[in-house]
Order: sequence, then C-alpha cells, then structure tokens
Amino acid sequence: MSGRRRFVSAADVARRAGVSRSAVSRAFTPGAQVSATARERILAAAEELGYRVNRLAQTLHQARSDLVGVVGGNLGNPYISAQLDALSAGLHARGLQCLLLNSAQGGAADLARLLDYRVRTVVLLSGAAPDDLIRLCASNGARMVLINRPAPPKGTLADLIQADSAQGGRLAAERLIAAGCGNVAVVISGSRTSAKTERAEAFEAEMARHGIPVTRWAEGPNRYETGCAAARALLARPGLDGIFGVTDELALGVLNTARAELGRTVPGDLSVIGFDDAPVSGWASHRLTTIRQSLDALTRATLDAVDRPAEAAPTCEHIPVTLVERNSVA
Amino acid sequence: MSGRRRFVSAADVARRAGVSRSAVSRAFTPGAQVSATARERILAAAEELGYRVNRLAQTLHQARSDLVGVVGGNLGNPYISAQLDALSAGLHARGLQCLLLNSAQGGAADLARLLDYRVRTVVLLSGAAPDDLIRLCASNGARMVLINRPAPPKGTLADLIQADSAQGGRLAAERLIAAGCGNVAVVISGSRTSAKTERAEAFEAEMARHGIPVTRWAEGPNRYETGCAAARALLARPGLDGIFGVTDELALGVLNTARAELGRTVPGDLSVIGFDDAPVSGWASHRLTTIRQSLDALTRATLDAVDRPAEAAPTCEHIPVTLVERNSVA
DNA sequence: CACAACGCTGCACAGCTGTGCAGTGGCACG
DNA sequence: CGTGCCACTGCACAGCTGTGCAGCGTTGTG
Repeated sequence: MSGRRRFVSAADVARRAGVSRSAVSRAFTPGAQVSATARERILAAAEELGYRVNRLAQTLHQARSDLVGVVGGNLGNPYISAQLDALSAGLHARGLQCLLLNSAQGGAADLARLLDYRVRTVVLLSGAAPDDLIRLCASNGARMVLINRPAPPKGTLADLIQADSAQGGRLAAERLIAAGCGNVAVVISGSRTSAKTERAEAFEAEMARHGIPVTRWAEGPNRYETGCAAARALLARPGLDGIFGVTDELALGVLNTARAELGRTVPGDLSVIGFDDAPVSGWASHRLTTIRQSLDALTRATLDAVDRPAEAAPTCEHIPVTLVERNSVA
Repeated sequence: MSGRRRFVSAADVARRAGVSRSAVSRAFTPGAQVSATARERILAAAEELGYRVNRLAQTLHQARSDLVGVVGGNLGNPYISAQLDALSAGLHARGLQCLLLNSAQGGAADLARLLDYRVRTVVLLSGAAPDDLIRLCASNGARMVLINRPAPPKGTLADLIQADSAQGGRLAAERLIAAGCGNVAVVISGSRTSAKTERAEAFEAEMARHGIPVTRWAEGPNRYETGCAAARALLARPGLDGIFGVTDELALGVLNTARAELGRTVPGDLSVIGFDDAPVSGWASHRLTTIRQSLDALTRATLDAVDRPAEAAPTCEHIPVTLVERNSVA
C-alpha cells in the first residue's frame, strides 16, 4: 500500500485461499486436476485481489509466446492504417497480442528489440527489411511474414505475401494508354521500397512497349505532400496528360494539387491513377481510379501465415490486383 | 537444428565464451564490473550466436517493464491513426515498446489481457473505459493515461488529458452563428464517448442561448459512412443551413455527400464544421473548417504522462482547442 | 476386511535473468 | 616479504509460472 504496489502473484492468491501455489496454477490451466471446491475458493481469492496470471513468466516457462511483432512506418498513411486496423483486430480475435514498432526512424538495431520480447512472429508491413534483422530472426527461430518485399536470403523462415506489383504497373499503363495519354509521368517517393520500384518499372516497361516517354519523379518521403510537390514540378511545363502515383497517398496529392492549385480538370486535361485503393480514395471528393490490392485478401493471408505452426515450411502467397474504375482517368 | 530452434540464452553464450553466466549478464549491463577482455570475448560470442537478452526474464526479475499498453478502436480514423503514429514513434524514441490493443469488439475482459504482460502504463485512446479495467489496473499498480474521457473513480492512479470539448463545441456554434446560420444540426455517432457528447451538448447550449433550434443525429458508428447517411437524412428536408460534425471523419462524410451527391454548394448553401483537425481535412479536396485539438500538444502530454515515475501523483492536463478557418463555413 | 484404483495435493525443478556476497588472484606499498 | 586493497569472477538466490512425480486420503470391489 505504501508507494508502489507490487503486481499480484499466484503466491498471494495461494496464501489467501489457503492452498499451495501449484493449486492456483492448476485452477487457471484448463484441463488440469483440481477439486471443484478448491478451484472455486481460488477463483474467488483471485477475483478479490485482482490477480491475473503473468504472461511473462508463463512465456518464459513454456517457450511459447503469444506476442506478434508488427513493424511499419508511416502509420498515418490511409492504406497502412486501414491495414493495421484489420490486422490488429484479427490478431486480437485469435488471442494474440500485437507488439507495434514504428520503424520510421529506426535501424536494424531498433527493430531487433522486438526479439527481446521473444515474439513468435514478426510481420513487416513496410520500410526496408535489413538483412541483419532477418538473420537475427532466423538464429532465434522466430518466424517472419514479409509483405510486399523481395524474397530474403535462402533458408530463412519467412512467409512471403506479395501483391502482383508488376501486373498492377502494367494495368495502370494500359489504362492510361486506353485514355489516350501520350506523355506521362510516374511518381515514386524517394524511399525505394522494392514493391514501389517494381510498380514503377512495370509501368515504364509497358509504356516503352508503346513508345510513350515516361518522366520519373523520385524524391521525398512517401507522403501526401510529396505528391503535391511532384504535381507542381511536373505540371509546370505543359504537355503532360497522365500521371501514375505509385501509392494512393501520392496520387491523391497529385490529384488535389492539379485540380485546386494548378487549375487542371481531371480527368479532362489530365488523367491520374493510383495504387492501393485506400478507403479515402473512394470518397466523393476524390473518386480516384486506382489499382486495388484487396485489403481483405491481404489481411487474411497475413493471419493465415501467423497461424501456421512454427515448423511449417515457408510459403509464398500472391495477392491479385484489379483495376478499380472511378473518375480520375479519361 | 532439428525442427524448432530454441531461443539463444545467456547460458549458451557463456558456454561458448568460456565464462560464467553472470559474466554474460554483466557484459550487457552498463556500469557492471567485467574485465575488458572478458566483455570483448562475450560480445563476440553473442554476436556469433545471435544472442539478445530476454526482456521477459529481465522484466520478471526487475519488476519493471518497458511495455506500454495502447488501447484504441477505429484505428483507420484519420485523426486516430495520426495520433497512433506520433505516439508510437515517441514511445520508441524513449526506448519503450508499444503493445497495441484494438478495442473495436472487445469487452473489459479482453482489455485486461494487457495486464497479463505487466505493462507499466495503459494509454486509452478512445472507446469506452470500463470501470472493471480501471479497478484492475489500480489493484496491480499499473498507471493509466486517459485521453478525452471522464475522470475515473477517486483514488485511481490515472493521468487525465482532456481537450477542452465544451470550449470547442462553443467555438463551433459561434462560428456558425457568425456565418448567419439559423437552422442547424449536430452529427454525433451512436457510440457515445463522453468527449463527443460534451462537444455536442456545448454546441447545443450555445445555440439555445441564441434561440436557434438544433437537430441531433446520433446513430451508427463513428465512421465516414455515418456522416454520409446523416447528410442524406438531414438534408432531405430543406431549410438546414449549418452542420457540426463532432468528428472530422463525420464532418467530411457530410461535406462530401452534400457537395457531390445532393448538389449543395459548401459554403454557399450550407456550412459544415468539424472537430479534430485531421491531416486529411486540410487537403485541397476538402478545406474543412474545424476545431483543432493540437496533435503535437496531445502527443507531448501523453508522453509526459508516460514518463512520469510510477509513484507520482495523478495529474490532469488540458489541451486548448482553436478554430481553424478554412473554406467550409460562410 | 484387504487391496487396488483414483482423485487430489504439494514438492521440487526448469525456464532466464540481475545482483548481493564471498572468494580469488594480482598489485602496490610499507 | 607481509599486508591490505582492488578488480574481477562465480555461486546462489529471487522473481513467477507450469508440470512431473510422489504421497495422501478416499472409495470401490472381491
């Protein structure tokens, strides 16, 4: 009572209920042998004291954790936040806990701190996955789930989940070509995640196949404001009639700046297409045509990977992408 | 090597380096007594094996955790996701870990599972804070930080952080009155957080003082779509000239639906004002006039509360609110 | 009534760390 | 050379849980 109160332990409950500590442990273990009367008395004492079994000690003993590390940067991004919402809800429903790490300004050393908590699995949402971290996970026997990233070195226990970036880039190109665009640009942020580069490269390749020149913008973080800046720079010279934002957040920055600040009409003067299909892209204020990577499918695949037993063979799941037709492309 | 690999322990490192386990522990404890040569050898062995000190056992021993529980629902909400981004980055910078719990469909029993991990602090972002949980935290000596919620029962160790909801509601009312509105509505979701109700009630009180009738919409979750539905219902009958969305997400649903679907011009025919100042509200596509609760101030206050020593007296911090003038009110 | 079976309980240990305490060796100083 | 000091090291314990094993009393059966 004086100063800092300690956490209630099983020994406290045992003392109060007049039984041994083992009995308390058994009372909280389904299927263990305890008499009904003892269990009742123990549960009552636990309730009174506010006892909860200590998962730290439990995990320590069982060498089996319910902690899942989730690593991601740019959590304010509309698509990523939706993804995190769905993922955390799913983990919760499975009785797993979500240890969140914001990787915005963290190197491999910081990420490694997740392992200090003996997470059973590490889910990497975005940002770079340093090889150090992958090696560290491997040598500690922790499973990894890599979303939209390149395959790790051979022999590491990592489930891959990849939306078909190349196909998405191609779809975007085809759509702009169908709209009659003849002078286009692709906006990719300065932080070159492999998935984003793939999208851009597939887009450029398809355009090249049709002999259409592509300007590439690759500066700044993956943020809305970067899209705004790109629009200002790219549209300063006339002629450009199509822009592919490699992320919805970027594309929306382009779209809004072109419309409100630069006086372009979209999709009249200019076509804009994005990638992700974040909820905000469907709002009446945007109606952004975009390449959807189904959030449901992505989440389901992630949870499936987390559910997989620790010794299962690594898998690779592909998430199909589809064109979502709205109102930002002619 | 066969099947599931165990986590590397300090004993493994000790064996490899040819020292006692204590030496390994000391090598990783700043300020502890180890000879330079031993430390060097130990660090090398640890590096080779991929050893990391087990925070679970460490916490268990020290009765001092670096885990901060963060509870929130509706993580896809533009303001909340920005808040979570800033908060998790701040915790990370302080060397604390963020145990995230999505409280969307969880009762007190689920929330209580956070305590199983002996979190040092629980931060409640939104959703209802059941008294059970507060009692449980108290009896386990875990500190709480309550954001935009009513004060807990006396004697519980909880830091309060409250934006001035009443002042915000009043500001919104004053602004609509200044715009010449004479027939207004307030949109509040069905889930009645105390903060949201306070905002609405202050708004209604101020309007009543000027003899202006207020229609109240209180159905559905706190989502964009709820704002859309509210707009459709409220604007079916003519006459309404001002709407206060108790959350930016709600207000944006109203704004977009009024403009794109119902053919109203905002701020010509109709004035719309929100509350939060989420990043997306400032986008050129919306330019929503709103009541800002400074994200910086909120985050700083939260982190200050987390930093406070466990035995410090509970505090109550007020976050000022300000009117952000944009382009959705006449 | 004797004995086996059975349900329940407590002891003791493992799981991994940090640290107080004692012990060891080396070194400086008188 | 003797003695004290100092740096370093290892032992042992605490912190909290789950569980194998043995012991206990009770009950049922021949």
